[in-house]
Amino acid sequence: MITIKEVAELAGVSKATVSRVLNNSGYVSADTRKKITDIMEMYHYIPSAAAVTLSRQESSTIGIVVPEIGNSFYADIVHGISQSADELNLSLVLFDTQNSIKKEERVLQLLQQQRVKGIILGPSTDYQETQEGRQLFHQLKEMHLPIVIVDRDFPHMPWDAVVYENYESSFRAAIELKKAGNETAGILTGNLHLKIARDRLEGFQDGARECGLTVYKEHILPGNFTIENAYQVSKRLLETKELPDAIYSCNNQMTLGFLKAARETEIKIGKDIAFIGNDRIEYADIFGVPLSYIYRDNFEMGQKAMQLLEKRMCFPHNGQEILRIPYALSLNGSERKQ
Amino acid sequence: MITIKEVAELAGVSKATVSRVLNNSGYVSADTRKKITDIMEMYHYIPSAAAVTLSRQESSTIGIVVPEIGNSFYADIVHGISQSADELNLSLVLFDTQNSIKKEERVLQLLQQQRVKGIILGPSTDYQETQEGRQLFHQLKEMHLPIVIVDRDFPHMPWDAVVYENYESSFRAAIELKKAGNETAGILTGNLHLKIARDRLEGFQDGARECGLTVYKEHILPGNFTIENAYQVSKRLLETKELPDAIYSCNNQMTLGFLKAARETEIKIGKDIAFIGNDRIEYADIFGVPLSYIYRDNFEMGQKAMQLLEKRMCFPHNGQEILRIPYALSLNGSERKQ
DNA sequence: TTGAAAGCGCTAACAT
DNA sequence: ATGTTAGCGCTTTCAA
Repeated sequence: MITIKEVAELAGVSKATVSRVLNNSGYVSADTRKKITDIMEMYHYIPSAAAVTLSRQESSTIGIVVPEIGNSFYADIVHGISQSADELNLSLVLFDTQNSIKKEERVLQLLQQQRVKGIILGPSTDYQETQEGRQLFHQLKEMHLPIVIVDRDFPHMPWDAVVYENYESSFRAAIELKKAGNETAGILTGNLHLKIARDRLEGFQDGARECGLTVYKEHILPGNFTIENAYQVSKRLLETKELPDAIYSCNNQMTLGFLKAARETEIKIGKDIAFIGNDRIEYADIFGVPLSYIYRDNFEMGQKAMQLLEKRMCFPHNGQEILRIPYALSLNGSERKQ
Repeated sequence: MITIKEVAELAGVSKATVSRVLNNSGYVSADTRKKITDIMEMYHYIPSAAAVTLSRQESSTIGIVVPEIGNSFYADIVHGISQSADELNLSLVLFDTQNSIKKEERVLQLLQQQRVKGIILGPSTDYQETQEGRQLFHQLKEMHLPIVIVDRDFPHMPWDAVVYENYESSFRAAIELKKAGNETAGILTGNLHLKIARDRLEGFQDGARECGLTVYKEHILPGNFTIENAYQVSKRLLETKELPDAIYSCNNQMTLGFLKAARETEIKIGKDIAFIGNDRIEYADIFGVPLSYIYRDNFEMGQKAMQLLEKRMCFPHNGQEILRIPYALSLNGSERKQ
């Protein structure tokens, strides 16, 4: 692999001149420029990013950290990030922490070694909740790097973030359920160690209170954002026959778990029980399940996160910014047919 | 950010010694080692990857290139790659080419700048098929880098690769369909510009020939691996009422398109028409669709790709290796109920 | 408009 | 067991 030095020699100029045409900075005559670019072409010269980084003392890559890239939620976010990063000419270093806070710690270390310009981070947990988490929190704060958090929003979080309107959308879900003629409702909650899950629960409860929808305690089902868990708790509920009129599921995965339980117990959504799900259920119209859902655009979340990070990298000290992505509603089965 | 030089000064030793403890190479007395590690801790010393790369003349990151990370197929592959990379202490630079061969070219350029140790590449197309593709092919060959191709296997491909047993599994699909009592069958093909799609078609046809399953030309549906396309062609077929006894769908996305069409036309799978799908249909048991499918493990594909790359990075000149991931069969609806 | 030279943070060969 | 030194490939200041 040819270096700048050799290009310079071949072109009969100094490294400085070659560097100038590389970055087109400073003055270079048209002649020498041509001579140099010709040589570069001919010998397939490709500058070393490491050398540039070292010399400039800053890189043009940013770090992405997600709990599980195999989860379509994060895959979509990364997709959005990737697209925006491409427009900004930034490279992405990707790490999957496998939902382990230990890995999260290691990974942040690696990111510092890379001297990334900034980080987009999907924490595996709210840092308040555990000892390890609090430790990580401090480690993170001392990195003095632009950081954007996605889909987490815990108390006293000092970083920029992009989150959904969790409270508002869940509030709305309750209202819609009532409006559709339901008197009682249950909720499949997310992991309540996460503020985003608590927000959805509270939003739903407040909405229910507001409009007179009844939510019995035993219909508040403890979930953790996984299919399997939602399946279990839903099944148990559906088998009791002490059903609420309606169910609100806090995310996509859990909706799937609920659907499975519903099918197995032969309870029909939109007939025996009204339903509102969350996130996008891509397959709803394919399989013909009459679903209502609150739509959240993960791709957009990724794009916005990248744009927010870019902004922060340009203006480091401008106050925290928390971006809330609006939700959309698709109503189709929030009322029971008699 | 503190540097090795400063660590050395603070510890009262030379940079070389610090470097030794960093890489624990050579001899360092327990005392000085302790002194140095203490300083490192105290001042949060973190070595610069760029400097190491430059000095060692080799990096410890590898490049991942996929056509669309938002597609769960690739997300799962990247997940597998990520896990294996983690075990091998390699970092990942990720690029999404958005199915554009132009971007693919640019991205490979960037990867060269990064001086990555190797590349795992999911090409957006078979390079034989277009002018741009052939150009890229040559560009790629001149990179003289360990490269592993995933899920592509075009003629005269010189690189290591990991692919599914496309021909064999499709052959088997035909046999099973016949065995289940079907006389005629159709096939939703993938994009026939891709050899993997042609392999599936040929495997299916050969299998059909072998066992006496009839495949009429008009039941060979031109697909392109997308939901929408499969939906269109399936719908057209299902509306003619000149149905084959069975359908074989070449991949996950297309199965979904077919299911949508089947639902809309009220044609029941496993009753009006037998069916075998491909890849994993995660939601089959959730939605209760009686699906048979050929199971392919994308996560494993990713893992294997990473391991293969690692091997090639250690033994650069050992002859090409093409790894074939075996398939599994889940039979459940390959026969029509009368 | 161009060149010389120092420096970015590290490694590694060679001395001691 | 430790230090000296010469790079690695680039950028950037200063001088010409």
